[in-house]
Amino acid sequence: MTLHVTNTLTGEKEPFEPQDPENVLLYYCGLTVSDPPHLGHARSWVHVDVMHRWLEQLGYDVRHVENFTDVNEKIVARVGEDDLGADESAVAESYVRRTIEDMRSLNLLRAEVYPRVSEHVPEIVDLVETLIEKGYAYESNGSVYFDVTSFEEYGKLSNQELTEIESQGDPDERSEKRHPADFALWKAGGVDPDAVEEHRHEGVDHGGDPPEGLTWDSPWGEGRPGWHIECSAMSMTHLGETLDIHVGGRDLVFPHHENEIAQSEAATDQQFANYWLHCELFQMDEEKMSSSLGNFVTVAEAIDRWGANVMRTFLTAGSYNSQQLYSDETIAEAEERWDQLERAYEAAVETLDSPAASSKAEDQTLREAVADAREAFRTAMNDDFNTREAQSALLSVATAINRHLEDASDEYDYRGLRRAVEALEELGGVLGLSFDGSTTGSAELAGDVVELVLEVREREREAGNYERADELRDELAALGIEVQDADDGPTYRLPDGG
RNA sequence: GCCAAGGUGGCAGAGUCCGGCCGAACGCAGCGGCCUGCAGAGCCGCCCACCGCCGGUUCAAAUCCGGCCCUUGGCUCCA
Repeated sequence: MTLHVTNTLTGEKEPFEPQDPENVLLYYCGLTVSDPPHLGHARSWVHVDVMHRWLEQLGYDVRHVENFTDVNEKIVARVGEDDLGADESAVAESYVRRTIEDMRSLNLLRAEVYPRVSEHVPEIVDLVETLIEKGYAYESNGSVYFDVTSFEEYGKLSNQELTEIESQGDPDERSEKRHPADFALWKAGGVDPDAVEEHRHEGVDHGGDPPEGLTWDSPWGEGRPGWHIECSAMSMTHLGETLDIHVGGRDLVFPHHENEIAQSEAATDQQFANYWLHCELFQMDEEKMSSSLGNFVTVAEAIDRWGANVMRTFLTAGSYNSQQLYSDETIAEAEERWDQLERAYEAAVETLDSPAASSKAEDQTLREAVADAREAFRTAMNDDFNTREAQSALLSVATAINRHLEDASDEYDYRGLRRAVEALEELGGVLGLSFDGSTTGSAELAGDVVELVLEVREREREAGNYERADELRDELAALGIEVQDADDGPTYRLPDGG
């Protein structure tokens, strides 16, 4: 089976065919850098990353672009907070830096480009001019609006008729518009002080008047780009007029993505994106996770607490396009699955490193299980990136390894185990899981110390002082160090997070 | 109100596009056994699902059609 994806544009699962059989143009609607990224963002990132990795696995060259929106009232609202920066662009850059650090700590592949709105104003102005020239946009009081009635297919992504689309919004702004659903391509003047005020954190003293934000000269006077136009301008600049895949959060379907389609296709007369993929959102106990609600766990906190592998296991525990429950229990389950993978991996590697592994035994059951798992993984990923099924294939490799180690006594199937380990590394790698990254300097030292304690404990055990031995084990457990006794001596695992 | 996506075991979550292999995957929790000084891990086995409700199509439906109920997201900044 070849790769199939669910396309929001058609509402159907379709075979994936890029324009160029060797390249995939992938654009992801990135974030507005006005707050630290939270796990909701991470969920989308990880799924986009897995798509990227799988497409590469299928042999495509992936040209992957993710934007940063660095022009926004919310960013201006942070000016003067802590040490974020003295103006809009400084605040934005400081969040961009943090965001990229978070992405790296989540083991995300780098995008080819991370364009910023502030660096693309000339392209945005050009695009707006084109739209005016072609009769799709009009100027009003120094602002420019897209005329939704001029674009016949408006509403095709979100499946709405124009007559159904209500517009609330600022009444002043509305009076400048011909149709209530018209949206701003260019906004006259500087930042909106009310909007800045609205997004300020409570209890933070910014002192004095709201700071100025960035503005640019344009044919319509001083102003700033509208929200939607940036993605069109940036994706066209870096990837051309027609994208293969455009990914974003489900909450962006309307109006953002709808507007992107309208302005892009009106300007180029070309299809803007062939496949629209939308990541579903976390479902909290009561509410979704959102910056504006403040009920988020930041990516940095999550990594600190659980580590990248557990997080990635958790974030891929559901399909990208179905909602996922966020709770302590669901994270704990993901942690358990990751632990199982890691334990099996380590047990296999340890066996491979031991002299016993030189035996020539063959375990067909093991080998078949690994081959089946690879096939199942491939089928799962090709079926609209079904990461949960893919995890299940991975777990079946772990089970096969454990079974073999259990059954084989000393006659290990060296090549079979080798293949199993490779499968875990390769397939796990597609999900961005990493089996070898946990030995930082401090972890190594910690390991030496733990081994010392275990030696002491072994002597206690040999002397029959089990009470003392159990105490030591419990104390290590309290530090998050898991000790397991076996025939050939104890093994241990340090807590995740490194 | 309108648009969209969902409702599957105690939990979580695949399967629904292309009806039968689904007597429903994987994981967690629970139960029994092996192993073990004990514990954990691991292995083997088991328990728990008439797949939201009602009706229809069919030899056959979790999967198709119709109606209803409920949940979530969007319609306003949002991954």
